Amino acid sequence: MKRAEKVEDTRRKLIQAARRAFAEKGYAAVSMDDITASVGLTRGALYHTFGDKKGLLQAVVDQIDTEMASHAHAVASEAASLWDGLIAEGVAYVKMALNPEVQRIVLLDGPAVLGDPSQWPSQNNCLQMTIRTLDKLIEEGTVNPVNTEAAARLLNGAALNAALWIAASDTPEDVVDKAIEAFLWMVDGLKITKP
Amino acid sequence: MKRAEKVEDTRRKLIQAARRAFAEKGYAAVSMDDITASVGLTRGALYHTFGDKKGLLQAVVDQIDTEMASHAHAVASEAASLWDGLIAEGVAYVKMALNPEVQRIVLLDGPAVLGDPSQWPSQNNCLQMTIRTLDKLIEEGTVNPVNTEAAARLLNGAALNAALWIAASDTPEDVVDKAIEAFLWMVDGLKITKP
DNA sequence: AATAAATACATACGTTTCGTATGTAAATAG
DNA sequence: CTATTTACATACGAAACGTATGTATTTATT
Repeated sequence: MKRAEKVEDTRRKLIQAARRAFAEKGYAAVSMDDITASVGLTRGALYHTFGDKKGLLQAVVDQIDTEMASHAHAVASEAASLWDGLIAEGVAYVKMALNPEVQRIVLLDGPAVLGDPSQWPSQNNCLQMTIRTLDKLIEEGTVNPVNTEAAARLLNGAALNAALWIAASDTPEDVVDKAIEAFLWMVDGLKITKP
Repeated sequence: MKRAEKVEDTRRKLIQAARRAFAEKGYAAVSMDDITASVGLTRGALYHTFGDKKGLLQAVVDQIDTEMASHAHAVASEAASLWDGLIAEGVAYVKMALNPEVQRIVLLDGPAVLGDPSQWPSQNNCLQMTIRTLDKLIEEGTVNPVNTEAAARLLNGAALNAALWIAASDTPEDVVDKAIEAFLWMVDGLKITKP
């Protein structure tokens, strides 16, 4: 195994172990020793690769968040129209909150430890995508001429809060449907002509 | 000073000091020694009164949450109609979320440390009030028969994200207007469609 | 090819901070 | 007036974080 591969391997193993541990116990309750020991390393490797504990969480969050953005993009691009894509994206985002990893790491510990999620690289991509979609929808006359950045941020916020609600619920499956229904009504408010 | 008064005084001082420290540095970065020392006490008082560090955060969160509910109630009750009250409440919520104390303590550290916000003793009286308002609006035929808890959570989420956006902005005043306009459009989606 | 330098970790250490266990003075109860 | 409870302070032990240092293995240089 070449050096670069070995380094990448170490990185992968640590992120994977951390991802599991953070999801299960929460960021604060996990020690670096536990993580490194579980993959046959020591804290030396961790501090060398990620700088500090926050750096490790950042790496884990980036990975999950990128997966989420990728999935949302895939879902949106399969939709029949721009409008359907916007909705599908929001719905997909809400549904992803059913994943315990997403709940604990991205929605709870992430914001508390790393700060405002809208400043995260992948979240920004998601927001930019929503903004561009809204711009096009206004151009084609589907949506009212509202400030698109504002609307995009509110939509993302609504979806995020729905996700948090689901994450905290005892019966996530039931809650998802209610959240999606309400989300659809609110998105509908942006539309020019109501059905 | 009587005994009961002195106890209450200790409690007040500790909560106040913790509130300031948590808001400024974040829950994890604040030590119990700092808090107690700043008001001339030791950790003994803290553990005796609040049990542990989480208990102290819980007390602080309860206090802030109660204040928020009180303020939101006052604002909503001044509105001319239920519908206007709902909107005024949303706007008030945005403004309250501009408060760094609210952002850091109630919205970030609170959920991460104390878990499911909907199971907090006081959680979100604000939310409960929004739910009741929506129930009444559906009853009077102003709003579509949507699940009110879902709608309330999405509205609050949208308002919160708007607040975070505004707080991070260089020109908050400009951004407020855009955010409120987009918020109004989205709330409008809940309204009964008129043929 | 030999040596210098950088890399990728491991190991050891000091510091901080939490929670608990114990001590104590003052207030209240009996 | 004594006994007990309360409301703290003090002392102690245990994690866990970050840093400083050590070391073997690559990579670069001449």
